[in-house]
Amino acid sequence: MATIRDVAKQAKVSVATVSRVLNKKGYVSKEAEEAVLKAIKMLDYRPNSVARTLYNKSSGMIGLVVPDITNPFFPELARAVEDVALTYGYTVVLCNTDEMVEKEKKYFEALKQKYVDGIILTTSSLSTEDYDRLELPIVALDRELGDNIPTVVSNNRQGAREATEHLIHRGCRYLAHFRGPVGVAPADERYLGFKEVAEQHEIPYKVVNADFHIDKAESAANELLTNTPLIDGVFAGSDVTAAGVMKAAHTLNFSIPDQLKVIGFDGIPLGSMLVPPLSTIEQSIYKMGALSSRLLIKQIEKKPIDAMYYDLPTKLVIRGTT
Amino acid sequence: MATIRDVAKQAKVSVATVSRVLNKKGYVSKEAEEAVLKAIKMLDYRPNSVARTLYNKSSGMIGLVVPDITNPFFPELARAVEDVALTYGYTVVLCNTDEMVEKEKKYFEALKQKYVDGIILTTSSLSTEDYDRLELPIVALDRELGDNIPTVVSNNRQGAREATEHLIHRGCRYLAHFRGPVGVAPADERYLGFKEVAEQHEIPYKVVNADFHIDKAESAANELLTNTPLIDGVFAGSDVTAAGVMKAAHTLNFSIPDQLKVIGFDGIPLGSMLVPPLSTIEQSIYKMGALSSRLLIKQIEKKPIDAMYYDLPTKLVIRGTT
DNA sequence: TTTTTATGTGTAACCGGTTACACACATTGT
DNA sequence: ACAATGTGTGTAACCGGTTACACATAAAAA
Repeated sequence: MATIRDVAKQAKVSVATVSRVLNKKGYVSKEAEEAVLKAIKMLDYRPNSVARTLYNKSSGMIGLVVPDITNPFFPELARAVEDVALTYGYTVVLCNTDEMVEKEKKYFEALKQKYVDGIILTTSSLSTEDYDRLELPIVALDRELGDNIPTVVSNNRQGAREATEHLIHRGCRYLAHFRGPVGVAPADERYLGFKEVAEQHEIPYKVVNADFHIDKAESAANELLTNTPLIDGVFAGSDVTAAGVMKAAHTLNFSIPDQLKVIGFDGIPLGSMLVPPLSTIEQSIYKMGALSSRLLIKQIEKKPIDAMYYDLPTKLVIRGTT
Repeated sequence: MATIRDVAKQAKVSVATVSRVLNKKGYVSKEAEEAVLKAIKMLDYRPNSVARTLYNKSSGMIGLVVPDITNPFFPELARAVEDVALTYGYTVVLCNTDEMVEKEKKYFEALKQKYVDGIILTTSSLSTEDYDRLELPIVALDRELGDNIPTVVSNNRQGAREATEHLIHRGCRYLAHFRGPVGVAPADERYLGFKEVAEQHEIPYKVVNADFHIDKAESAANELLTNTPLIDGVFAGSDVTAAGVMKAAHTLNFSIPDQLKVIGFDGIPLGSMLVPPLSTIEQSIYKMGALSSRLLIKQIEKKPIDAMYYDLPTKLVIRGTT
């Protein structure tokens, strides 16, 4: 691998001149530039980005921290982040934390030492100060980490309201909500939106915890639907949860949507693959990821960002289950 | 951020001694070691991994190149790769290529310049020489890149045979195969396995291309099932493809499994969420990813590897669609 | 006693870039 | 004619580690 010194020698100029040509910075004469370009081509020279990183303290990498890429909500997010990163010349380091404090800390350590330029976070096991102490550009995606950290979320509360309204409009008179993990903001918001609307319409309801997990949702639904067969409408906290509910309904011989209506949340591809296809509150997942990535890069490049808080609208998608 | 020179000064030793303590290499007296350790703690010093990388030409990163993380086969693979990488102290750079030569080349360039220690490839748009020319440890995962590159695949041919046998045992007398993209080895292998068994049993069959894509599968199935309603068994090239076929069957009012039996391939979580749950040929996806990661790291660390070709068995999982 | 060998430490070069600074020369302004 | 400014280039320090090599001392071997 040729170095900048090889190029300088070959072009009969100094390394400074080569560097100036490479970075289009400072004065370089036409002749010198041509000689350098020729030498570069001749030696098939490519600047070593590690050496650059060392001096510039900037690696052109961004960290993407997710709880678990296996959760079908995250691949699309990751894809969006990566697509945008690529067009701006950044690469993405993937970190699965399983929401474990230890792993998250370990990754932060590693990322910082590698001079990553910024981090997109979809987890929040650490405290706000921990994030501040990192002294790195950060974007909070699908989580809220504090006022001084740019944030991209869906309007979970409003989406949940729409879902619940929809069930009621469709004639449901006894609702259930299979909520996500307590303490995880989007799950809490969806719960609150559901509660608001149900109470406003004076509709009786049950709430059970399903942790956004299909098996948990299925067993919880089995139990709930057996004990409370009057339930005729379910707002699942996520599409995966909804799939679990539908499985249970199927084994209990509840017909969907006649006897039981189900609506999910997320809008992941899974929903449209189910039979009947799942009605859901669609989040603009790709858009969230792309926006976060752009926000992070703007921060990194010290460009102004328009807002600190992006609250993307959700969309009611009516399919077969309602 | 403290540097090694700060530590040296604080501990009243030379940088060489500090480095020796850090790397547990060479002779260091008890007293010196203690002084260094104390200084490190005092200054909260962490060695800069970029500087290390520059000298050692090794970054502790591995590249994971996938066509599209959004394809439900890959998240689990990525997760496995990352889990193993983490335990060995490596980080993973995620690269989506969409099977596009240009992107793949661009990434290789970038990865090499960042001194990644190796690459796991699940794509193969480039030629064998291109990979050789990289001069980097490589593992081929779910693809075959050449004899001198360690390879981890499922036994696709055998799995396809089992799937087809299973359909026939279940009484199917007119089969269809919705194959994946031509030229992609796993898809070709599955097709060949299917063909072998169908012909051996003298069962008539149709083959259509579905590119592992749900919408393509659905429209192809719509057409095929309308024109050839005698078909009573479908071997889909992937679970996603199977989901498409099932959707089409549903709209055409083919009852599954009575009128039409369907079996997929992959064993992704989606399968068990469908109604009826999808019979499939399960690959050990996580195991494949973990094994690849371990193989790559062994190569990187110049440890011997047991075999160049790992052919993992598949497993017939009988669920509701057959 | 003298020579080896093991132990311990520091200096400075090196990895491969970037850039501050010094310097030379050509224009332009007054 | 002389200063001020613009253009072009090279040397060497710097980013923050690692390590070859030189050197010193102590213990073991001859």
